[in-house]
Amino acid sequence: MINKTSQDAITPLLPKEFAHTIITWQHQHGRNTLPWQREASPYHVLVSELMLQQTQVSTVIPYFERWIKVFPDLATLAQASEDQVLAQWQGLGYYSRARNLHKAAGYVMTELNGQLPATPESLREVPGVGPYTAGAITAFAFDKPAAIVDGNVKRLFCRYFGINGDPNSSAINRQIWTKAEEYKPHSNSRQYAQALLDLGATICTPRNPKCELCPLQQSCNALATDRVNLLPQKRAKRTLPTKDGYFALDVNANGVILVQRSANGIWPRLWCLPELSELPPRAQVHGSFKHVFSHYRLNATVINCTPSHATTRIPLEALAQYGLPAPIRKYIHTHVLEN
DNA sequence: CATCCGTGGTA
DNA sequence: TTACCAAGGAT
Repeated sequence: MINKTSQDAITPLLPKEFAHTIITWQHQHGRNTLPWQREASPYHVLVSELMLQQTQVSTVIPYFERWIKVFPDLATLAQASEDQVLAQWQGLGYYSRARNLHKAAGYVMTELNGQLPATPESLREVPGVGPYTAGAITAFAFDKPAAIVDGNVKRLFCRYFGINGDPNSSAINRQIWTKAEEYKPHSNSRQYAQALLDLGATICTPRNPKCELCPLQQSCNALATDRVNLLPQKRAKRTLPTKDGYFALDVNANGVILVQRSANGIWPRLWCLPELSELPPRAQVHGSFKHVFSHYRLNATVINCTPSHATTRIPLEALAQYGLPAPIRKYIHTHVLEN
């Protein structure tokens, strides 16, 4: 007789049992009314998956709804301008995703006759589609078997199989992908993939996981060995460096001067207040703001001045049509428009 | 393989 | 306030 409290007694379910268990759970407790599930077309799935990279569902939903209205299909997106694309993406972050999605539309239209491929290998050729997204599109758009490993699956599998070690290391990462391949079912691929993500997002959460509600609680290694809070292994925390930034503000009745940033660095190709390399002497400070990126903090000072290479003055009413970085847009709204 | 790339929510 | 982190990918 199996003693579930003994550390070496826990055996994971076989793949077929595992899939059946979480698919049954998903049917009752999973998320089944997300906007990109209404019509799980390849295009809708592509858009949603690119938007969802490192971004929470609740944040993506309004962006997805607007995006589909403005760019209802691949052909429309492929014909849009980069500025139109960035204007729709503004505020969502990780802006290379927007340009990748734009490139993807052009690639599929010109190279693939407008049809997204249905295998992870072919999908990997699409700009912005990596190992996770290739599997996700295969499962969600085509309901075909594919391994998916994202943050949810890493956490779920590390706990369920009791995997020690840094999940970001190549060795552990390979181990998790191998499990994902081994456990993917031959049918119900879409619902299985959704079940994995739903379990990770709503039950097997990073903090305060709801193990008492988990359909896998009887065979979870971490739960049986009281290591739910120890797995997956946390990565070493890093303190973010702080950088100073100086931005030029030149606003009058005709609008505000903005420049389009380069394709490299932060906020690529977005429209921004001209950035100064240093604080000019006798600068007239208009205001300041702080902003936190994923890899550094920005202490920004806004200077009243006319930039030497002034380019484009944009009417304030037209700002919505340009892609602006979130903190720049906020600053203009709170410190310029309200005066 | 490590770093770069946003933003907002939450404890 | 601080720190963590989310349907990762490109280089």
